[in-house]
Amino acid sequence: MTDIPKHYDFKAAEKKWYKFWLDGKYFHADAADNGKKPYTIVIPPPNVTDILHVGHALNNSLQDIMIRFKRMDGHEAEWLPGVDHAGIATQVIIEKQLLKEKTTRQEVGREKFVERVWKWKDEKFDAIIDQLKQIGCSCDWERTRFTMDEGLSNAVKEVFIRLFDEKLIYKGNYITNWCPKDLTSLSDDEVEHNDVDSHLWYIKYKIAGADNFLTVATTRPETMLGDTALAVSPKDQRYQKYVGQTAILPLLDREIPIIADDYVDPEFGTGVVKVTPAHDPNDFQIGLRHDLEQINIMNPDASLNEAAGRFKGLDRYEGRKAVVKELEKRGHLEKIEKYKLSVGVCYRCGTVVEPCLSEQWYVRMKPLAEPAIEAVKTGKLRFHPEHWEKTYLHWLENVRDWCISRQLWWGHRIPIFYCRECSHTWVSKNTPKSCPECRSAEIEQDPNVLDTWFSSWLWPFSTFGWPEETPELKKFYPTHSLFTASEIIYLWVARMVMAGYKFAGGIPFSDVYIHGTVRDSQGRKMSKSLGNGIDPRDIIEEYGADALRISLVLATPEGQDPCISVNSFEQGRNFANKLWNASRFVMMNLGETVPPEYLSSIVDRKGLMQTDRWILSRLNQTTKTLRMSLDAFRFNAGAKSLYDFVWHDFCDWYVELVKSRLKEGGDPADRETSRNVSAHVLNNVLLLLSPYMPFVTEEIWQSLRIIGGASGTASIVEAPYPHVDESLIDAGLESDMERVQSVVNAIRAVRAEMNVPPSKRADVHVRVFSDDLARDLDHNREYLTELGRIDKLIVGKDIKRPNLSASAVIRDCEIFIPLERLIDVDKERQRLQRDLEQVRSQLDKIGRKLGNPEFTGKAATDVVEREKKKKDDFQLMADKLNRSLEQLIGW
RNA sequence: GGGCGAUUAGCUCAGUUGGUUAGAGUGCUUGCUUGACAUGCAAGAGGUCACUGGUUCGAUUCCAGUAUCGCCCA
Repeated sequence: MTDIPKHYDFKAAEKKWYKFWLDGKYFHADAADNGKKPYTIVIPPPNVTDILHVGHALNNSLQDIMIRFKRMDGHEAEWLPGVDHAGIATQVIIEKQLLKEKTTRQEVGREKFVERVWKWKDEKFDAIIDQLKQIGCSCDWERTRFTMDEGLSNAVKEVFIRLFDEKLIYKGNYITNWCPKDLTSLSDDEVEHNDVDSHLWYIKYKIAGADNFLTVATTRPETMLGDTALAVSPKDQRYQKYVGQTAILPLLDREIPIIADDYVDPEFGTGVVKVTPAHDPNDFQIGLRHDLEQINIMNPDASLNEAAGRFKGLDRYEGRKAVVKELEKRGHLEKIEKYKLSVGVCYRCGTVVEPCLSEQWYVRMKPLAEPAIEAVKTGKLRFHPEHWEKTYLHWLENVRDWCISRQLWWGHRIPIFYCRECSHTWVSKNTPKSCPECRSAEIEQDPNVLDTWFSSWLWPFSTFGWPEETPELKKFYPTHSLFTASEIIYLWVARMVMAGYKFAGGIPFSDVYIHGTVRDSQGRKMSKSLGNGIDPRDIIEEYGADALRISLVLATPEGQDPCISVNSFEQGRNFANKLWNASRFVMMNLGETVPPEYLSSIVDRKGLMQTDRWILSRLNQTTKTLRMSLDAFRFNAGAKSLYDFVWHDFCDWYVELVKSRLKEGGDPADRETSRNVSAHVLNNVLLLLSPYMPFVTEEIWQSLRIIGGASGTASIVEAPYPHVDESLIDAGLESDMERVQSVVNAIRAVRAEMNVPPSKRADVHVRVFSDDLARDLDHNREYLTELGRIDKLIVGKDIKRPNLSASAVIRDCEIFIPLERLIDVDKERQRLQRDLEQVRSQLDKIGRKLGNPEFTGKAATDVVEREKKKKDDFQLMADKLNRSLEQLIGW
């Protein structure tokens, strides 16, 4: 057994056990009814745009913890993996590649372009799957899906057709967010808003047939070329006389009406606004109300078109300069003010979005939103942390129609067909040969594709074969929990809930866990442009997958953003190594084989020592905390309780305490007991920890399993998760043990401060104030002797202070360490005085409290009693410290 | 402009029904080849719990306001 290496070799273990798990098909869930309750998670499919970053590592670690826990806890656990085609983002990447090759997608052609994107997809898809495996994810790989799979594409078409038939999908000519770089429309949710420093231009419009002007303030002077009205507030007394008149549009000399509309804010600028219905969503609405002309002045790439007259051909920003210059020249520019405004940019390429008029497909959202709102209000759908439901509800209650068409080539093509002969428009799942109305073969499919989210919102059921009624769908839908980040609550989560109700007969999941965004050590978001990202592959290479997982979870506070640096992962690596070495110790002492029941149960409860009962109590308390934490999605709290138990209870104390009992020549029965208990605790620790750190726990567990006769399940992956044995939890015992620990701590502190070298054993005299402490210390005599480096330990109620000894007073006892010539009287005095001051300040505080009749009268009696007891304890400590100080004078 | 969240040790954070001598990890200082582990052990320094009020016998904890920072929406 001494051949167990001192350091855990994570590289070998990870490779070995992942293969073992795959070979054993441990991650594949059975769709047939096998009596086990299902527990399902569908992965938020990562974008095929790129390999996974550390945020994905966190997201997937959390899912894996949950699914492994449920699997061990007796569920048929299904974690369905997959990848998203990410329409715009992926197309942008390939277009950038083409640009480098000095060509464009238009030149290459649709078919070749799409082929090329598929090639990219294949490469990244494999890399992503491989990364998930490296992280240790226990996904059901046989059910891996891609959003553009045949099955999922079929679901997309089915949904489009159903919505179209129900008139929930319509085509309309509206103001849409247009990205002039990607040449596509964007949904409102794909536009990000940035504050920028800009200007307000004040432009004078001459009143027709008069000599005076109206001045409007605008943030976009170039759009004046498309103005078709001026508007004022109907409540604004200043301008009522102009309503009904017309103004002359500068530069173009077009006559435009002056109208009154409630939208206008009299406080903004001059109170007069220009109206450009084809280039602003609000102006568009005003235009509809007043039946205004819509003049589109831009080409799709945001250059000015013929409607811009002599400015034709200029880019929108060059156009702005030219327009402003011309206005100034002609005396139409009153002034320019500095102004902060928020501009919309494309979430994929960062280009300023141009709102402009175009014909697009929309989904009516209001009817779909109702059940999704109800789901949260009735508690069928829960968010963790809870407060995210506010964000979710706010969006759904103000939901707007969803623009689903994109002018892209990468994605699901809209299943709409047009007849060139008779203009018939129809929807079809298959590609038709001729028009169903006029039989003409002159037909074409809508060239556009659907928004990526139009496939992702079906993910929880399309992945299981919907619309077919498959056994998988029957068993695994609805799923149970969804793990994601807050920024896609609208884009994805809310829409999945809508789709679930609309198409799959109900809610897609009952719990949504929202985790934070991984940031760097300075709190900045990780991004490529900043170069502050952490590649999970580097971490796995240097620290191991378990270290990556546990470190991330330990660093992720509930409901907040974790801040991570590369050395955050040392904590996890060190913890894995600590566990490794504790196991090494236990196994070295177990011998070649032990009875199997050694691991799973305590064979002889009667033979248990106090320390045994203590560690078993702590173990069960930890199990309880952990189970509660996992049930409540409190992964961080669960990890911490385990970490503390393993390191501080088990390693720092129990392992140290048990050493003397394991030595040759002691009581053989007690030796058996201590071996039994340490093996049992270790086995349970491995099981409890396995969801968090699957590799190292499997590695150790397998060795332990062999020692225990190789019975039970073949892998820790499906070993039963430990249950709490309430009968072993004993709070009184735990506090007794804490008292013994505090005696050891006090002895160590005195020794350290008096510079007694660890190699030198010293006598220790303990004057106890109570019989039960005397009893506990006596029971633990051997351990105290070891842990405190004690030569002779004397415990009693009437111990006298030995001459020339250092001392310390803690609650319930007084400790003396005779040091003869070693003692430094000044140092000792300083120490005692410092302790005394601390005790006195506590005493003051409690004294004031108890002296207050309001407190003693109103506070609960047990609180008052506790304070009184505390006061007595501190008083006793103060007296002892004073005595010690007095005695010092004689030295 | 509206909403949500944060502010506790140098740094990152715990602290879930108001009463703890306010904790952990990391960093720092000191001492240790302690029979599992130096990826370790032991001891120590370090905090007016952002600020101002309120409720209360008692507030890091509850309430209101202020400041700073972050996120989302318009």
